[in-house]
Amino acid sequence: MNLKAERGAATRDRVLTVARRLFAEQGYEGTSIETVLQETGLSRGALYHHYSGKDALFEAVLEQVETSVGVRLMEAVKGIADPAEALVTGCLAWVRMARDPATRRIVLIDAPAVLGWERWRALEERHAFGMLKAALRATGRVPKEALDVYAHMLLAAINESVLLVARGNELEGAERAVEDFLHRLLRP
Amino acid sequence: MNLKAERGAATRDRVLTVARRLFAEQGYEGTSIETVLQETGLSRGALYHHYSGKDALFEAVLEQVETSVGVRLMEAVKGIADPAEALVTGCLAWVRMARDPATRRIVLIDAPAVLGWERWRALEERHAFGMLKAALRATGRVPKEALDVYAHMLLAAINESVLLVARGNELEGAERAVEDFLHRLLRP
DNA sequence: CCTCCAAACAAACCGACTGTCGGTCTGGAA
DNA sequence: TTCCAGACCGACAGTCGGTTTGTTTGGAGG
Repeated sequence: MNLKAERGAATRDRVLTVARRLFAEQGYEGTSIETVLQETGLSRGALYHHYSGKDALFEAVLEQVETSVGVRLMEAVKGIADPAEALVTGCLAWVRMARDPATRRIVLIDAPAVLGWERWRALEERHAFGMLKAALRATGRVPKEALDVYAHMLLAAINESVLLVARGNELEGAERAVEDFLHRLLRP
Repeated sequence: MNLKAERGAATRDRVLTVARRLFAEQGYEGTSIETVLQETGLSRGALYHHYSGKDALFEAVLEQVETSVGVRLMEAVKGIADPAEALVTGCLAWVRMARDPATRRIVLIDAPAVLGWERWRALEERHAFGMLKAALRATGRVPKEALDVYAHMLLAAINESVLLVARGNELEGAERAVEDFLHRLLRP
């Protein structure tokens, strides 16, 4: 049962790669399953055998993107002892990562609308948001009953600055603003 | 040319009311033009005569909601002299307003995905975001070159807290968090 | 080696949906 | 009275997401 499993995995991977590109370029609504089929050379039945629907396919793509972001984020902060510094470094790393239009469009724009806020948050909790919350807790600068709200607001603010950068504003300005924003919030 | 113009305006209004309810209840994707036609009793041709497409209809609905929010926001802060206090009061008013699920779904969840970030921002600039930026400028607590980024991040953070409240967390906690968040940011 | 099941894929098909197009009706200007 | 533009109609084309039915094939069990 090896050849078959591998073939299946390879197919899923092919679909994921194509779908990721299309979702990034044209958004969720703008990409049709039809196009995914054309570009992968797959049949309808094959695709629906692996993914139960368009939204499930999107979720799989999102999961892949978030995982990749998480890995790179861990690399960026590893070795930093001071929690506050790690938090700032991590946030700035995310800002730089999200210059990739694919990440922006999929993670920040379409995900909440496609999955609904609940499912979106549940997924985020397992990835970037979970890491942010842990980092914020480690700084000890925020009362623990407000930790959740703070983490949410902070991530939202940072994500917004990412989208702002994408609009054309220069990256450095936004980076400085994010840093300043964080410092203001984390002052004792 | 009065009766005709009035009839047209009345029709647009009827469509807008129905569409607003449907978009709020089922989201953009979950709402079909078909249903709008059924519930308004209008014909396809008539609707497409007034609105060029589904997204244009959504934009019109969004415009209406934002305008209504803007008006109520102005009322909430009128008579408050201190800029910082007006800012806080306005933000809290918005938090309370956005308890309405229709507002949340349309303005915060679907709008960016449907219109795209650019068109969404342009529209927001003419409404709540414009007001927030002006209020923030008036406080004089933020260097003017960082004003735009700050305003964006701030609004995003507040909007996020609104969605958090909607998830079930009690309102008062979020209100306190927003207030605290603002005070931390606006400290000299 | 043969049998047989389940995973992988194919293709016809379905209902629902969006947007278009030619055409009708009518208020009101000329 | 004529005539046009705006309001409205409804059939239709094309697309899309998803289902169903059928075919191939790897590999586990006898």
